[in-house]
Amino acid sequence: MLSRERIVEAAIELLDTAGEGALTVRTLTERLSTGSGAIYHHVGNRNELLQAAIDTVIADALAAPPTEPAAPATGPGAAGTPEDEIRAVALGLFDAVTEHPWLAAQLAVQITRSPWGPVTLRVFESIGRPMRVLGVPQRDWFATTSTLVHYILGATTQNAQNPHGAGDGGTPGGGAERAEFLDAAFRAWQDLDPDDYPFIRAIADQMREHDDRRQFLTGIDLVLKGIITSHPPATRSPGTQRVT
Amino acid sequence: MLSRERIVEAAIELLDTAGEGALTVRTLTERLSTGSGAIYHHVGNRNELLQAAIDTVIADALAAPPTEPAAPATGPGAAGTPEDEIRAVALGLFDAVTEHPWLAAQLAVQITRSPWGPVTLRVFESIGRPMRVLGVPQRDWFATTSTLVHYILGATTQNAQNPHGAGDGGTPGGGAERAEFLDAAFRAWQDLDPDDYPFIRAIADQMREHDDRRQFLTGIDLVLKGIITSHPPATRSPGTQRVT
DNA sequence: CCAATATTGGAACGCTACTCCAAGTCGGAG
DNA sequence: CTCCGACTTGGAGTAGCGTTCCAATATTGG
Repeated sequence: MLSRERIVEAAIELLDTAGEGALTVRTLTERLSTGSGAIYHHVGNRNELLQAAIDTVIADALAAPPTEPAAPATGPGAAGTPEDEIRAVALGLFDAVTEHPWLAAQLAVQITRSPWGPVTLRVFESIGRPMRVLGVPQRDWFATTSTLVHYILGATTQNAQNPHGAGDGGTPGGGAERAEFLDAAFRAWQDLDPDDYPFIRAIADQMREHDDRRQFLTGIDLVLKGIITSHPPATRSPGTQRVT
Repeated sequence: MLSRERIVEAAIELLDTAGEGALTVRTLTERLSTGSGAIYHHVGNRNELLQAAIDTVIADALAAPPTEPAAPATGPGAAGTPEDEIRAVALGLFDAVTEHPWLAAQLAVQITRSPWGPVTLRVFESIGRPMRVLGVPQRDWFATTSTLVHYILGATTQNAQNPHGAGDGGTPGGGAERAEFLDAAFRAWQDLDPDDYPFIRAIADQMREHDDRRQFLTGIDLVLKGIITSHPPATRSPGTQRVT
């Protein structure tokens, strides 16, 4: 028996194993040993299928603990400080994109197509919830959450394709590929025109000891710092408080 | 005489007037009154053409003043404080995406495909240059600039498709479409399940008086605040200064 | 048991990016 | 001026894509 769920599941599997361009109706019919008509009876559209796949993966990522934890939390997303919870949600998304590389591009496209679709809504809610207990006045909830979400989505979609170091404590052999990638980037940056790209050349060496995941967390902390500094917990909505 | 430049130019025009899906080889041959072979002789690839179009638009946006200014600057990008210069670059990108709506999706896709392609490089350089005079120690240039760039690209790609208020002082009629869009979003948010989306519902009313461009600037200032707070200008690289 | 409905598989359609090639154009050498 | 090699052009052709349509088959309710 075919069902929408089974089709979406097969689509995710296909995307994970064979990459972005492998999700065609024909390969799906072969994988599920059926015809195109059957698939279109349940799904209606290739884009709809993609959106369903994205939504499924994102929902899973937001529901599960960020990294399979050695520390058993007292409940789903029950971290201590609101900052920790925000970091957890962000890392959940980051790791989801790392695990499903196709997600980066598809996520980006879907977001531009419908910026307030289910995906953005979910992320917004997950980030905004801890924002309420950060001491930010309600009037600024939208602005601060929006900034954080924009950063998170921008960073995750951009960091996806890079080879990462072996994250799950696996063989350090993956680090070699990673080092190769970083070295290639480093050399390319050094060969740039010094007049056009002085800054890039000045920081090219920092490229080599660069860890995407750590950088991602550093960025989160930077934005959080800005939010907290602009809205200190003691502040009780003092008239017109400018961010600058 | 056909040339790569002419083809890229025609492609941009086509994308601007007819949208994302209108850029086909066929429409290009008709527009340029030639054959497909001629085009492929100069461009080689549809993706290459798209990348060239993106790079052209981005380069123009970064070279020109952010908004056609009433205040003649003393030179290209010669704003006062480094913060102002960063804001100017960011606004230039934002306005470019607003002017070329197709840019949002294509930019996002290209960035995920090659995260350190010419586009990211250009933006990185333009943002990083003023970063050097912000008082951030060189060791943290990469991290801070990276955060800012991620936010900027994330925010611009996400804000693009929304109808904006008439930006160029045109008829306020565009504002009606905008208000309609905001009202629709507001109503959709209010109909959400209060148990699943309490935060979204709590800030739904802020959606109505929301200005994408102002929000974008607020986000920039928030990130800048975090950067400056974490790296106060007086600080002279005091040992191991953590961002947290 | 049968009729109405839901589901299935696959043939067919229009569209796409891209390849290939014969014809045309151009520019410098003799 | 002529001729030849290289560059350029336009279009026919190919393979693959998403999607539609429909006859055949299962499933369900009366």
